[in-house]
Amino acid sequence: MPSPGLPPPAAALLADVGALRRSSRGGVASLSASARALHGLAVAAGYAGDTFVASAFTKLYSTLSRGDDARKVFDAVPSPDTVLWNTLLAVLSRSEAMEAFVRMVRAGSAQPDSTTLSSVLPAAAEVADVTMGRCVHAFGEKCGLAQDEHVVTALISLYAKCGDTECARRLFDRMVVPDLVAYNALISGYSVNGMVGLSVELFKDLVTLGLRPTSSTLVALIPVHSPFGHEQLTRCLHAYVVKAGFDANAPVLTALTTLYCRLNDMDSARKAFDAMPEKTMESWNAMISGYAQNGLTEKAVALFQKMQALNVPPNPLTISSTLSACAQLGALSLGKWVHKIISKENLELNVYVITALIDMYVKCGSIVEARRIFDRMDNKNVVSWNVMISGYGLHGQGAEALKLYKDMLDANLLPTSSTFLSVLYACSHGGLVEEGRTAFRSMTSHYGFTPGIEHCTCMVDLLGRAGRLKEAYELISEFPKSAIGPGVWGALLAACMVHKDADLAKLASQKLFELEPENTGYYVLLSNLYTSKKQYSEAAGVRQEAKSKKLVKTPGCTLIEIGDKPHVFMAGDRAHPQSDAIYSYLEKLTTKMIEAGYRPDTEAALYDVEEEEKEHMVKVHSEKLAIAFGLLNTEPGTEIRIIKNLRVCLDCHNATKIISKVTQRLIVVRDASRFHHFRDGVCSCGDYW
DNA sequence: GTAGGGTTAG
Repeated sequence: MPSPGLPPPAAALLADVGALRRSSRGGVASLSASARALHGLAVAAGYAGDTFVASAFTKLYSTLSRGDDARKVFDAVPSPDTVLWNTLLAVLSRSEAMEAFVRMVRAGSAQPDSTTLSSVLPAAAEVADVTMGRCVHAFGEKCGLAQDEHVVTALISLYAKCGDTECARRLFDRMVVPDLVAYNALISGYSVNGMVGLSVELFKDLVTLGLRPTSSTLVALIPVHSPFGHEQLTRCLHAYVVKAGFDANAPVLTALTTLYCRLNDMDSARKAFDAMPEKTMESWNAMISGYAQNGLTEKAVALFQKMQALNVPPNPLTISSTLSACAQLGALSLGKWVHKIISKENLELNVYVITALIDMYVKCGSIVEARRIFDRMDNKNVVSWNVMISGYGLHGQGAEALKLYKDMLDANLLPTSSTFLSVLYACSHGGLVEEGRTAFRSMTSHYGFTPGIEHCTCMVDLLGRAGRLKEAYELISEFPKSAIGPGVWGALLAACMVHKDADLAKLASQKLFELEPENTGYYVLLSNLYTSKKQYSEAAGVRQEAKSKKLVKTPGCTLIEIGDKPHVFMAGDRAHPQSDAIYSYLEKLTTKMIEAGYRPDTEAALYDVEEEEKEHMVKVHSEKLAIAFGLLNTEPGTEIRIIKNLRVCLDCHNATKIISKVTQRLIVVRDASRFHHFRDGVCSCGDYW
């Protein structure tokens, strides 16, 4: 209810805001226009500085996923009161809320109350900042607010989330009569820490006491944070959910959807999702991000399209997840479409969304567009920098990556271990050996990180590519034991293959066959190496061994988009309607290519171990088909973009270089590990991939 | 006009 002292127009305004908010349940972004109009009226009527009106609008904008607008409303109030501060704190996330709390205490004009602490503590809990949490706890003790039921519950949750379940339990046991919410907090605390037995026990206590579990109780019980090893419990819980009549409850089914996604059981996840008659924003987001994180990118995009078709407006989180799917898919036209939706729906461009956009443009081949967005971004965080640095690495622009890394340090940002991975990767793919060594050293000695598997793999790759095989081999012995595995030996083997060192290759393979007997790739590499050294019987032996293990090679395929339509080609594919035209064009093209100096390289055929040799001579790799199709169906001068699921082979790499020359086209190829930009007979990777 | 427990992101 509006406050009694407020003049009638303001009271009416607050009523309108309330009505708008109630109608917006589920986060209806299209309502933000009405919200803005109403807010405009309020400002025009002179209420911009009124704490009651500001509080209502702050909350309204937050409901509409417009954190930026909510903050602006707050900033327009010269002397915010306690309630307005509290509203802001509830809107802000994580570190922002904690910073704002510090500002509030420093400003001293409005006294924090129990509501204030109940808003700040969850923020500290979310980032598991136990130090900050303890400070707030001490502050509460000093002000006599620490006995408040809401505050105690928030503290229970905080300590539990920070891993101190014993402290949480002590607080719980000290409560005179813990209510349902306090139970829920501790149940969730145990669950988050994987102490599923204790959380189930507490749940039983609660039922015995005659408290009625709510959807929040069940959500707390669902072990989304430690799903593995709890498949049995998951089934029991699901059965209980049905029995207790929560089988259409959105929060509960959303949590189950999430849990199944984490268990990689996508069919069950989808069933839980479909069982919700009324889906919330969270339900859609859980399913879409679940698909995206499990690599089911087409399904993620399809679900987003369904959401669009049903006129359910997305929020920033939906967009981030969908963009992540587009990035993995490499589908630029889809990514651009999502980009347009952001403007159409007038969604908040928060740091997640912009970073996801940059990542999408990078992975869909538009490094220039990615950089444009990055430069215009004024709220960059470490992840934004990491994404851009790794983008340059992916596109083989090592020097640019290093320059950006330096800018990042100059901007006083602390690099994370992902930053170093991006830098090392960029050095490796750019042939920057000394720079890579320096970065690796500073990572451990200056920044105190323990190198992970990925970092070590990158270093072996870096030295190995540069032909410093012995150094690479010696470096392995300096790595932490936890990092020495198939990744590191695989990198060494690949380098041995490039530089044709059969002895070291044999050593690396031996390790690999022990570590990963199921992986075909290593057999392929070794066999290929023997062949290139004309050690045919050794090569045959390795291939025989691979065959006897019935190892299956992932079939290669290439995607190309013409207009908005994707076309996928497999090796030797004749399924495409334009197949005849493609093959005859390819024949003509090959003649021209040979005139320009192209020599077909059949060594590449030996990659396909499990196939009959003669088949390879006939088969055409999928990237050649896709390029020919692209050339046939686009105007001269248009650039061609293709995406291959495996790494591009040597022959196709050579062929593409020549094609870019004889046709005068820019050809951008995304393979399994990086981008190649072919222009006028030269590839951006410098034949160094 | 505000708050404690739960699900979603780069």
